[in-house]
Amino acid sequence: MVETFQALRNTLEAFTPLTPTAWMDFRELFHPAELSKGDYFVQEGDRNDQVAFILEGALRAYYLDKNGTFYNKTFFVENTFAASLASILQHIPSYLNFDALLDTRMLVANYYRIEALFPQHRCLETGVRKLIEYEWVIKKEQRELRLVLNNATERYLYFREEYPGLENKIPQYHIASHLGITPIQLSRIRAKIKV
Amino acid sequence: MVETFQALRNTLEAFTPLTPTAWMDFRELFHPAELSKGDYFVQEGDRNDQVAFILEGALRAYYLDKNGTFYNKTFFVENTFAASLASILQHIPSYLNFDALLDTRMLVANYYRIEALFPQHRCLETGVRKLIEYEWVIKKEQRELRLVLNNATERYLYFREEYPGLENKIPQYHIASHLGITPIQLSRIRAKIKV
DNA sequence: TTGATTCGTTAACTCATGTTAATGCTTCCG
DNA sequence: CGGAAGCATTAACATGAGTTAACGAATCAA
Repeated sequence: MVETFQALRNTLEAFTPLTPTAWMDFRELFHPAELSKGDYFVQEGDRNDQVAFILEGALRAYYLDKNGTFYNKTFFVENTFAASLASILQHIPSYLNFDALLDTRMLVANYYRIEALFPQHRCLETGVRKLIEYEWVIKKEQRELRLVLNNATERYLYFREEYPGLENKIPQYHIASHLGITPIQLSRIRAKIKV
Repeated sequence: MVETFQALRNTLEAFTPLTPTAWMDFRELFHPAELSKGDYFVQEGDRNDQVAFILEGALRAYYLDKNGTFYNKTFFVENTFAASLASILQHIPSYLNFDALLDTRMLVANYYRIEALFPQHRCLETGVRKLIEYEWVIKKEQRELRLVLNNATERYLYFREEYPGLENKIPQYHIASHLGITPIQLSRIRAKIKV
């Protein structure tokens, strides 16, 4: 169990070192949870203030439009945090769905209880803020640029770098949706690259 | 001059009402400034902590890649705020350029001086936070969805709703860049729609 | 006024992508 | 075992979009 929490600690401390007491208080907020493939973590319209640190498996955040077409906005893999952050920070229902792409083990905590530790533990606020800025703000900007400036082939190659190994664990159509193309076109791109 | 500041007040109070003293303190931070067409407001690599409220004219924020191609990320028109917000909030140099698309009159203030008023004026913090969440977070999410889910024609039609009148004031190639297509393709789309 | 520049449009061609449909390969379940 | 469902691939066709080049209108400066 110790090494379970170690991954969580390493991920956060990649942004800033934590004092021993900050880490202990932080760690106390998390408890193990599991999702089977297909289970929801957050459903559209929900207020789910949980933050999940993924130990094993993967989640996706997807948007569903009126026609029933879905768009896989983000994948969450091992050693990353999944949360409906826009919903949590703005105190509004989530417009995204989150579900498990694979059987998933994770550590979950309530975001507001984490936030409540900030006054006592400056390092925690710094670490969490930096993590959010990096994972959420900066990555989102970069993604917008890729969507406009890169073609589908380049976006696919980037996907393979961003989520190594994930390609072989989930259906191709989930990847195509993330890239903004049809599964047919992704299949053509893959055929072309293999040559 | 009174009515000059009135537009600023109306824009912020659209998010939350301000107390008279909050408004007075806030207003004191702003001073008039002008840019001629083509002038820079922020250049890549700069740390510019200014927030500009646009009274007349328009700015753009654009990204320049290694090949010299530019991407017009955002247009800022009358009665909106322009700032290199990611840069300001993260205390890092801007990776975007901001320049004037038209001769522009605006009111500018230092963001940190605005932030410094938050402890004394809760309403100000609320208003500014809501404004940022709406203009920056929510709109950005919506833009990502449009880039993936809508084709260029739909994005063009949306552009005309989002920035009414701007189409006739700036070169078409700026619009094409914002839509992620070439000016030639935009011209074809325009020709098709006019039928 | 003249010449140069900038910009929008159009044409012709190529390549990328969507759509529809067929095929084959799994996997799962009865 | 056999059938059904889900999925990736491929083909054929239509549409979207990039590239290059030519043209013409508007603007600007000499």
